[in-house]
Amino acid sequence: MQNRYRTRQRALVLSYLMDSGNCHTAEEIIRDLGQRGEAVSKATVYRALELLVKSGDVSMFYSSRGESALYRYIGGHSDHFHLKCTKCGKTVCADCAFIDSMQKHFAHHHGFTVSRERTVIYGICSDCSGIAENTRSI
Amino acid sequence: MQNRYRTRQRALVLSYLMDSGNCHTAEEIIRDLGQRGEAVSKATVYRALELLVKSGDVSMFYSSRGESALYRYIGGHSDHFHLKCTKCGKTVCADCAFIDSMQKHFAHHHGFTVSRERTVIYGICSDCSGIAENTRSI
DNA sequence: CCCAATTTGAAACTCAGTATCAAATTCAAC
DNA sequence: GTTGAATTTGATACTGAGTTTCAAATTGGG
Repeated sequence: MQNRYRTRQRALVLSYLMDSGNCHTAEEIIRDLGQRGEAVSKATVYRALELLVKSGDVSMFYSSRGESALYRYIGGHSDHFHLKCTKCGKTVCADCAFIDSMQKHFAHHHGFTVSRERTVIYGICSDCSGIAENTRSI
Repeated sequence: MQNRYRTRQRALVLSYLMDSGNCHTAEEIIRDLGQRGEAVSKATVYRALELLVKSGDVSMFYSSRGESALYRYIGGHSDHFHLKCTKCGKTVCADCAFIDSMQKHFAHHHGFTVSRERTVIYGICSDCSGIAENTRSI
C-alpha cells in the first residue's frame, strides 16, 4: 500500500469521516458505505484508514473496554482531549486552556510529548457519578 | 463467576502479578504459569483477571496499537499515570503532584472523575523525541 | 492506447477474548 | 471425615476485529 493512485474507495472513506466529524469504527464505515450502495471491502477500508492515520488527517484511538479502534477526521489539527466515561461509555471532548499546561508539564517534567489525538482520559462522567459502585469482592 | 470460594488458580494469577509488579498480557500469564508447571486454563485466567480488576487490586489498560489488554498489580491504590510512548512502546509511570491538579481540573471544570488506573497518556518519550520522523504518524 | 505498478476484493487466516457445559472443587452442615 | 449443593474450572467451540494472500481490476505515465 503506497498511496500513489487516487481511488474511489479511499475518497469514500475519507469523505465519510469528514462529513460525519464523529468517531466511527471500521465496521461502521464498511456497513454504512455498503448500505448507501458504495460498498468498499473490509480490507480496503482498513488499508485506507491506515493511510489516513499516517497522513495525519484522521486520528485513531482505543476505548477502555477492548472494543474496536475508533477513527475520527481531525483535518490535520486537534486541540482537545477525549474524556471517556467507563460507566456509560460516552466520550466527551475537553477543549480548554488547561490542556496546554498539561502538555507543558509532561514535556518539562517527564520529557514526554503528549499526543492529544491518541490520549483518552478515562473516568466517570458527571451524569454517572451519582450511581453506586459495585461492591468490592475477591 | 461469583468469587465465594478461594481457589489455587486465582491465587496463582494474583501472586504472578504481585511478584512481577510489571504489566503483563493475559497470554503471558497463561504461558508463564504453564511453563512453571502451574497451568491455569485460558478461561480461568481471564475470569480471575476480571475479578482482580473489579476488586481494585489490578489495573487494566490498553495500548494504543490495538494490542491486547495489559494487567498490573496496584495493591488497591495507585497514584500514578501511565505514559506510553507510541514510538518505542515503552510505558513509564508518572508519579507526581501535578496529577492531583489534573484530577481537580477535570472534576471542577468538566464534572469528570478521572481514573488514574485506566488512563494512559500517549505521546513520544524523551528517548524517542530526538529521532527524526519518517512519516507523519499521530 | 498500452502496460507496468498499484490497488482492490474475496476468502482464508490469526489472535484476543467470551460462552458453554460437563466435570471437578470448595466449604458449610452434619 | 463424609455429604451435597453451590461455585469454579477447563476443554472446546465460538465471536469479532483486524491482517494476509493473491488473482483480477484499476490507475495514470509514456
